[in-house]
Amino acid sequence: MRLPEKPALEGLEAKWIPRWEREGVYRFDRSRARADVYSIDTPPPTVSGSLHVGHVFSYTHTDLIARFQRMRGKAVFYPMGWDDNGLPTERRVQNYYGVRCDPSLPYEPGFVPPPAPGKQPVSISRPNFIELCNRLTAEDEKAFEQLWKSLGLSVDWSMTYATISPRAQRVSQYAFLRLLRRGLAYQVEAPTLWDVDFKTAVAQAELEDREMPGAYHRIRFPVASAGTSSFGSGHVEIETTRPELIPACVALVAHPDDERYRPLFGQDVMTPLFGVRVPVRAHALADPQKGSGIAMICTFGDITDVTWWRELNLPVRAVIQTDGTLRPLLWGSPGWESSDPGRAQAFYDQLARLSAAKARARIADQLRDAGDLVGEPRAITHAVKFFEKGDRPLEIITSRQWFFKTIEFREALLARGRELQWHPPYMRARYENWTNGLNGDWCVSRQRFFGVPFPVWYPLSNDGRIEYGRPIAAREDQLPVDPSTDVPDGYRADQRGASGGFVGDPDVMDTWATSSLTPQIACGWPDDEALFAKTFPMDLRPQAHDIIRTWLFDSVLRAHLEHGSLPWTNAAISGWVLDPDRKKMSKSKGNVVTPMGLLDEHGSDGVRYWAASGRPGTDTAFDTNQMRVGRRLAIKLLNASRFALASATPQGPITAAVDCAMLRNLAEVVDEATRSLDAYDYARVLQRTEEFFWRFCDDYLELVKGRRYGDQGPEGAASANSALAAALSVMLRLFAPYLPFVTEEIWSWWQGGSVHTSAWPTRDELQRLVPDHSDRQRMSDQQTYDWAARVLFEVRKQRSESKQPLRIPITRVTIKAEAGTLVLMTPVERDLKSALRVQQFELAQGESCEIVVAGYEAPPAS
RNA sequence: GGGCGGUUAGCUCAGUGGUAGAGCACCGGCUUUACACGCCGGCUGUCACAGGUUCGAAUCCUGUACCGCCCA
Repeated sequence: MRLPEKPALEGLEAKWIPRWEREGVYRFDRSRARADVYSIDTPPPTVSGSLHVGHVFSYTHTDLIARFQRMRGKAVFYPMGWDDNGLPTERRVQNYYGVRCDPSLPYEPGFVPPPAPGKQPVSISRPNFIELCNRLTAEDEKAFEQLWKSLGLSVDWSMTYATISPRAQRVSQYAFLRLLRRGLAYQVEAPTLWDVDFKTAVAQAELEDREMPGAYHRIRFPVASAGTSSFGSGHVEIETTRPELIPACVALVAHPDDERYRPLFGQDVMTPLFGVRVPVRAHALADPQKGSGIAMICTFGDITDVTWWRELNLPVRAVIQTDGTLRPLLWGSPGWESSDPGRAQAFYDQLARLSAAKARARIADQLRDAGDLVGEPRAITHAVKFFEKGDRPLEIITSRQWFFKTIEFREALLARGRELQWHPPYMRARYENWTNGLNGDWCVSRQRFFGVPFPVWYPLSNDGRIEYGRPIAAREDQLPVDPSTDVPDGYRADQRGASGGFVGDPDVMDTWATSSLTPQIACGWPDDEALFAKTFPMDLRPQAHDIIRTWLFDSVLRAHLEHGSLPWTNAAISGWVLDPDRKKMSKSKGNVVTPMGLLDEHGSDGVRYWAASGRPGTDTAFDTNQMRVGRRLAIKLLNASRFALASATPQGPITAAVDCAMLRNLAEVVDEATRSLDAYDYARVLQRTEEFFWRFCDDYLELVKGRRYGDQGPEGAASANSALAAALSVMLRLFAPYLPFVTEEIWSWWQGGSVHTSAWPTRDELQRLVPDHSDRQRMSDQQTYDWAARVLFEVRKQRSESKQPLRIPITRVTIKAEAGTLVLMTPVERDLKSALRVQQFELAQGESCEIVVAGYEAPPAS
């Protein structure tokens, strides 16, 4: 045994990380049976962002479980992935290199980006752009891996995957083609949520509401039906926040029971300015309380418009184009009939090519001038739908998009949610909320560049039309394909874009369409059947609660559709890290702390200690103080271990009452720890283990100090030494998942192998060391221990109150107690004398219990 | 508007019906051969509020307020 003179935490990370790697401590053993495997679907972090303290927090939680399962004898399948697919990478590459992707440009071999981004972005081809994406993500991934290793994640780094890698693309395309074949993936021209800046479709899952200022415009629509109308003044007033969509108006709508508007149902009105004849319809979604109770339906102003349009079979009259401006129109042409096309054109020409916001202001003036605006616009604040990464309100634009069928599986997906074990259980409500609130299938196509392309082409008819109805799917053995450069079977490259030839599908998939397959990607589907059989369905999906509606839901959907099962049996949902003002830490708020500095300052074990104190699902305050506490715990472990091991011999039977009691108490801790970790309650285990350890140091170590140095003979020392060694071994293993560096360091002083592959402690291994298991003996040992602790406390307190230095011996302590208590003194009297520097205990029988320090030795004259 | 979670010491949090807890902070004392990155001791509470159930409620029930999140 080699004990360091002055043990320290510094340098432990640098010492152990390479050694674990070299010795393959965290390597997955794929020869083991399925029952012995524990597989984890680690969240692939977005490499283009930066890792922040929230990542450190939640990934630590996963590592705690991984390490526990490994010590319980499981072959832990714990790969890391990188999510480099999608918009965040595109944006980072644009900013980092000062470039812009223009898919119409040809590939430029050997392109070198400008050394620093210029004022104007350089336009480059899609392949050049993707090269830059790959180059930058490769660098990011190295930095991420370094951080994860510093934190001590017990990941098997030989299994790392990336969501844009050829393999992930292959899996993603393969899964897509299988859904396509079964009719579960389909494309259709339909109203789609659209971000006008990114110029891409987005999914319901990517929406967020933002409170925005707006204004209700009260607008007059003349009733058109001549003669039959008995409606008051001959016109009806609606209220809208989007008057610029009046040219897109296809109907007015009111609630069927609304007496005010009932006479109008079935009649027509004329739109102001444009003179378009539109019907007044009834629909239950019209809210009589909102505005004037009658609304205009435009194609499309919001999601409700889409519902009305669909259910009332209304025509499409779209004016917003993909860049968010109003498109030029010829009034009087088919679909744009007007009672006065010239007048309509004159108004509209002032609106065309304006953004929606500018057109709104312009049309308000036009309405006012024309006398169709009633009063002035009334300012309000209302919820507006945004793409979560977007800067301007979403529009709804009709376009051709790919969808995955979702809605018809709602009940089955709810059942999957009940089948899944949630930690904490109440998080299931989030999933059910979301699933019940779905209002359409999942739109999976995106008009972006750095993503997984759809593996399909379309024939071009002889007159040059794209035949969307006859997609040409890639062969499975070709995957992954890029239809913009690869050529489908039966065609030549020079037929691309030519009449009678073909074109590739220009879109890429939603990143979640790939990320929802991380279990399949990580577990080797469909190529490595043996691995897949051993790891899927996986045991654990750890993730944060904000992506239950996306990552978790989508993954459940994909596994349900493809495998008819859950992707995993447990979902552990971690909370967020809050700053001291209880706000979520985020980059935009400028309150993010970089993790590497934290690890350096407080030590990886210290940071992990803080993270581990956050219970599953619970938001946790960022607290460097807790990191310091963790660091102190690690130092205490070093020192206490050094003491426990400093005089390891003699060893022998454990006979002393306090030794037995201490080991039995530790056995209880082990039992509880195992139960709690099985239930994913890692925070409680740390708390209990720490509590035990601290009392062990304060009371037990002090009590046995003299005895283990031999002041009660070799048998007493042997009992103490053996108990110390056993307790230390067990405590190190209990702490190992939490404090992997310091526990490994101490383990290496006296044990072979890694503590992280040692066996999780059991009650039995401790109880075997205690000779007598009778209840009587157990109770008597425990009472003895409790009594000793009480005497320690009372005497220390009196010494402290009389401000006596510890080096001054106490001459006499008088103890008055009942006879049953006094007998407890016998087995611990000599331990106490030594620990407290008491020369004599004077025992007397009495009813109440009193422990009194009667005197101190005179301090030596100085 | 619907749902979920929270509200306990100055701070961060444990505590599932039986005398209110821990750590940090604060105050006092102590260099004790494991540890001054330490040790010993002390102080600190209307358990958000109002009702109810119970012999007994921080804990169970009902309602209210506030904070956070999810959804509409």
